[in-house]
Amino acid sequence: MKKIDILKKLRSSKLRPTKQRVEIAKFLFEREKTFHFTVESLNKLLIKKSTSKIALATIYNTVHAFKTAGHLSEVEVRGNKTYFDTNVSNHHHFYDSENSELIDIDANDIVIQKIPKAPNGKKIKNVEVFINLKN
Amino acid sequence: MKKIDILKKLRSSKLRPTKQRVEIAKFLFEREKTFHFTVESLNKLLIKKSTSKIALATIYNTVHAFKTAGHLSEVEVRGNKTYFDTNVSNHHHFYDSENSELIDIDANDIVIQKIPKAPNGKKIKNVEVFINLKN
DNA sequence: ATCTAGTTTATAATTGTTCTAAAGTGAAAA
DNA sequence: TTTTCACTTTAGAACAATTATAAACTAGAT
Repeated sequence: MKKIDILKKLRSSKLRPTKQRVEIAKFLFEREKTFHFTVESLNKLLIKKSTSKIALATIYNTVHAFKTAGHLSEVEVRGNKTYFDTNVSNHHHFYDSENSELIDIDANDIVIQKIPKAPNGKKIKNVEVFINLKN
Repeated sequence: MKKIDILKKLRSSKLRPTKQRVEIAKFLFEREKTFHFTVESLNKLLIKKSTSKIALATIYNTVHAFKTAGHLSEVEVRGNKTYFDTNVSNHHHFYDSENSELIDIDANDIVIQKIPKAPNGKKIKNVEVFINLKN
């Protein structure tokens, strides 16, 4: 992903490309594989990577703006922390509770044959499959 | 469910049948349908039901003991609160984010045709399907 | 009835997240 | 350019969910 795309992501998230935001965006989106993180883990990684510490509040704000703009998705994980995913396409997850690790599963790798209809006046927004792992 | 079963649930959870625990257990398990709750909602309902307030810490302790003993299951829901379910059989959920309501789906009502194999040395513990609803 | 380990309770501590308000900054206008 | 101002960053406060603490209490064995 090139720098111009980073700026596009920021602009489409209604975020001015400040130093901090560009740094966060590059860290999140300039990678080959999808990236799963919590705000806490992202903060630690950013501290390790660059010398200048970015305020936690800035990370929360930026991550939420990306999420609202559809550049990040939130993953359902048991527990109190919120997990995010740079893969925003429709897909599923393995969850390895041993080391709290999420692994993407391509939407095509799970086929659901039978599904119940939505209750009274509701519609199905999306279906998420979560495969818990053990050793 | 009879009182004897309540005592059994407490005993199998390694909990002495104190007044508070019996009250919580009866509230949770003496019902026809499965019950979904957070500790906060359970606390409010218990306050409404009985005159004597049970300390939050006691509710947390008791709920966790039941969960550890397998009498309650924890449900994955986005967000910061922890949801519990009196249905401990293998099953799935609808989630209506409009009113934060969980609805059980019987395991037989969802059939998965194709599923990926677990990664490197891991095994599949269980599969949870989550169907998000909209209006 | 007495004793003791287990329990309840109010409150403090901790953790994850959001809010606030003051100081700082990008970029449009002059 | 320089000025200007709405948008940003930041540290710290506030908040919410959960867990820990320690003193008072209690179930159940003796």
